[in-house]
Amino acid sequence: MAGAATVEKALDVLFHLHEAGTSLGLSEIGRALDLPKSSCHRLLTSLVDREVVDRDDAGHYRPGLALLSLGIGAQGREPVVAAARPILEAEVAELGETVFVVGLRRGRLRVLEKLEGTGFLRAAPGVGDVIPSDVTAVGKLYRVFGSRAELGSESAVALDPIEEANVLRRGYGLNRDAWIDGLSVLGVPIWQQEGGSGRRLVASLALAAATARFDELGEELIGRRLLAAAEKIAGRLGVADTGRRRLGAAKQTRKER
Amino acid sequence: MAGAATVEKALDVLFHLHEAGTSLGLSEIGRALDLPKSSCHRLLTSLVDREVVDRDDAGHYRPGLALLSLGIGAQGREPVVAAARPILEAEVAELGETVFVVGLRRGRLRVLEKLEGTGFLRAAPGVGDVIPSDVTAVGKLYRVFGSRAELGSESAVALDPIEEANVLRRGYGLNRDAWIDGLSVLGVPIWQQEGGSGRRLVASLALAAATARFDELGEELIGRRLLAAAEKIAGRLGVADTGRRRLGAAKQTRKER
DNA sequence: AGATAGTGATCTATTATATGGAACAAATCT
DNA sequence: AGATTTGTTCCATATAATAGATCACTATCT
Repeated sequence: MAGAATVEKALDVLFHLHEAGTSLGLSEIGRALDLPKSSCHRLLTSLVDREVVDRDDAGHYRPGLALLSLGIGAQGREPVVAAARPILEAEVAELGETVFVVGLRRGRLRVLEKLEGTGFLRAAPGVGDVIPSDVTAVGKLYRVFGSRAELGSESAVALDPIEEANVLRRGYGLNRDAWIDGLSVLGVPIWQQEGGSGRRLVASLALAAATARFDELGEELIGRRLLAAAEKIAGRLGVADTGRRRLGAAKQTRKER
Repeated sequence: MAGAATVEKALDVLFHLHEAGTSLGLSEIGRALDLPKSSCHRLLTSLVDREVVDRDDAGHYRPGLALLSLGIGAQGREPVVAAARPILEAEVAELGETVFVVGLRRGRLRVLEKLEGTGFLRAAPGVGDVIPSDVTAVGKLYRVFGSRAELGSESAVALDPIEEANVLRRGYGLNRDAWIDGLSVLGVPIWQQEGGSGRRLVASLALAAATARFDELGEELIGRRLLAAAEKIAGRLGVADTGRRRLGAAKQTRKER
């Protein structure tokens, strides 16, 4: 709406390259995005110039390595990631399976950090990826514990009451073969203490393992360990400075009239 | 020159946020980059919309997590990284110090992958970062083994002949306290076999350690292990398909007239 | 408290900039 | 060898970015 059209086209190109997986030619990109070759070329020269897009020997385009610096930088600014990292290392060393941290950003669940297990079968989302909020363990968690309406349109369909009761009773979300067949995930909330007596769901800690291996460890053990780990992370996070202004709310009211 | 000015301004904003370290306000950014607030705001809305930039509760801007997906994706497309990863793991497990892979991109040396050691003192560049090509171990390596003129302006000053002879004799580049005081780095070349009898320097494998710890391990041991590791990586890389067209060269001639 | 200076967001006429079709040379396919 | 397809450059036209002013709001300073 009030954005810069040219910038959005450039981002279209960039994300298209990302989603393509392989490197693409100029005409190929233009055809896919309905952009004239000349426009496409102009956008790409700027992107290549900053190494946001890379051009290989054959003249094909693909996402560039400057994005890696930027991405790692963005991740490093997440306080939860810094607090969680050593705890994740300890859990992987102990349980040998993949653990990861998921946060809510713009109504979508994003993987903030991941440490792969040592097991033979490794299955988990990539760092920075968005995961669905309906069938996943952390999705359920956010629906029960998260502040309502923070989750976008996907939370429209209410969570099964029985499932909700389970989450509340156990204190963790569970997902067996629902997201990816053969994969089980258990997710626990990471709470940040706030100034007064309040607390806020800042992220979620989860463990993913092949269902067979998951049962071998046992739901009870995994749940207990993760809850303890989340507690440790919360401790390292400290208390949030509740004194900050909530500019976001004010903006919303302006927009709606 | 032939680029899209608006896109370049947007990238200016993005990189400025990256370099700032902290999250910045709208006016702050505009002042730093000499952009009117309104222009800045328009660029940022597009960037925020795609989660390339994130806006915190206070309304301040910082690099967003979508960059992490893009960056990890870009890294995953580097064949050297995939080939090197398990070898890096083995070396870190054995030596306990930080090892990393550096590649040449657009005349600059970029860290393609890194695995931190278990030692108490860890010092190394971040993944995706650019490292200087004059004083570093891998810089020397590229000056000696790399195809001339691939390294940009920085290679203008010739490498010390004695140093060059050392690199050629030993087969690796060395840097003791020259880049960062107290840090020693040893870097070896990773060669990719090409169709005929040729070989190409595709990347460099390096180990970084506090100088004291470096001497404890011994230059001779480190050099021997790394050269062997690079050999293994080269083996996993396979032979390059030399049959590809070199469009880049053709473009150059066109530009120069 | 009241005044002041700062913030981010929104609107507008003006201008500068992106646009996209055509023409080009090279390279690839048939 | 001819026919397509590729990336690149050019240029008149129309569109989209610009930058200044204004508004609503919130901290900060007497």
